[in-house]
Amino acid sequence: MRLTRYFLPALKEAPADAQIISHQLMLRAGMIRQEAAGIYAWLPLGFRVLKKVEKIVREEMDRAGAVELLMPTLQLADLWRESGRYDAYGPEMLRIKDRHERELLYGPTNEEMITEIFRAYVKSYKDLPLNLYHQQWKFRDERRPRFGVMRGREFLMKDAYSFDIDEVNARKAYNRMFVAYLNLFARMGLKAVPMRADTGPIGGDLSHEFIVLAETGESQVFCHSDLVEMGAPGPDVDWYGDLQLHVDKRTSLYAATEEMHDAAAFDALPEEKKLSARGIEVGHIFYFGTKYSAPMNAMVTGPDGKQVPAQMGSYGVGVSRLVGAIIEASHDEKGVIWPAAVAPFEVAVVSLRADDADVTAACETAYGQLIKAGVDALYDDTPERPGAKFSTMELIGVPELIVIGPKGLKTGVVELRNRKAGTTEEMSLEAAINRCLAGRKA
RNA sequence: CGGAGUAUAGCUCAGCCUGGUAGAGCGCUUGCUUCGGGAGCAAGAGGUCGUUGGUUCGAAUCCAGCUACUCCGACCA
Repeated sequence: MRLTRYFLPALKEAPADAQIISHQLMLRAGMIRQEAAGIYAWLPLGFRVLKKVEKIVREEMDRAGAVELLMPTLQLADLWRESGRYDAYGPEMLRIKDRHERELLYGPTNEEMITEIFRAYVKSYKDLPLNLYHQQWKFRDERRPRFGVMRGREFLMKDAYSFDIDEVNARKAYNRMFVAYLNLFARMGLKAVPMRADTGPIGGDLSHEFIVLAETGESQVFCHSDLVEMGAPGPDVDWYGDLQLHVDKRTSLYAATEEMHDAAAFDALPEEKKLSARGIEVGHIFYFGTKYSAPMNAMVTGPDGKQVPAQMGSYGVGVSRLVGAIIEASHDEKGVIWPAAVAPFEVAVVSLRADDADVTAACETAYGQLIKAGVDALYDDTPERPGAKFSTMELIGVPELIVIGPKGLKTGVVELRNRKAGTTEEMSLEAAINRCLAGRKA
């Protein structure tokens, strides 16, 4: 993308409304624009990041055996009356009437609808296990939206729903999502720690929140510090075999949010392993058995010929929230430091003198080769001054810069700058291009 | 939903207390000079001061209603 043809309304000053760093940086970098309280337009740069997060979520869900579909944003109130939640949900639910006075709602979640779809088609245990998911905009009329996309009213969420014949298999489905989440957040450069969450009326141990540690986190969390650096199992696990060890490895160490905190258990940890910090919830997985399948009559026939309500779980990821969470976890005083996997652009070619023919020729070479290789490259071909360009590139957090100016070209070198490391290296144009291409595969 | 605020140029804000017909910086346009860390000079464009009503000879300024937004708290992917 040539910057002269792009739409990047970056701001020098942060609008006064923004309180936390991710909100400020998203506004300053021209990623989002607030259209109403808790409702944002995603400008081109922000949209690129959102799409990359969405893509990683999709790839990891697919890998774990979930199947993508797309359910509508609007739902019929009658569907929610089947589960009893139409009256139970309260004013957070946005209720709408169409021209025929039919009651609709803008979906805050999709348990009812997915159960309705499931029951319409699936009748036998032979069709299980099944995990259906989508990534769709939700609306919850929060009393007090804040923190930009971290706590918006309209938000993009990945929600998956598992269906199994019994609890044993439901636990396996839960474990698949547990492991998929570890991989998914790790790919985005996040250290997300699974923590015991409230299981509500079902009870048991099958609900976890995935928490990213960040100073500006919304809630206080407590955990064994080993969990933070434990890493992810990776894609090569035996998805339909035994994942329990991966889950046990993490759930055996203490980790809880404030609501679930057990001070005595935490105090029992070795002093140097006690970690008390702020956290951002980026995912939540939940087993809820027959809470929806029973009242909504989503029955499957087992091998014994008996009909039982499906055992269900749901698995959410705050996709739009993740964009903010990643920034909270990765920034400095100059701007965002994107992990490469979610960076809006992987490399930027920065022309220091747009009116210099040699500089332009070198830039075109670099940009052309990067684009040809499928790299998301940005070419700053504007006539701005170098200082302004560097500031903008640092603000929007491009991981690698190839800086090309007349002085360097005279001695046959360009600069390769790494945003995260803060390093600048001089090398030939070809070497810089190759480094960017090579760094990608790693 | 309780409490507290804010609303003036694209952004950050001043002006309001003590009414007299709107300003600064940044950004934007044009020109010249600049050009390796958010340049300098010059000339410009841009605002029915959130909205409705009231007081007044006169309202950005005082009063009331409404709307939107923000902050603190309680609640949430």
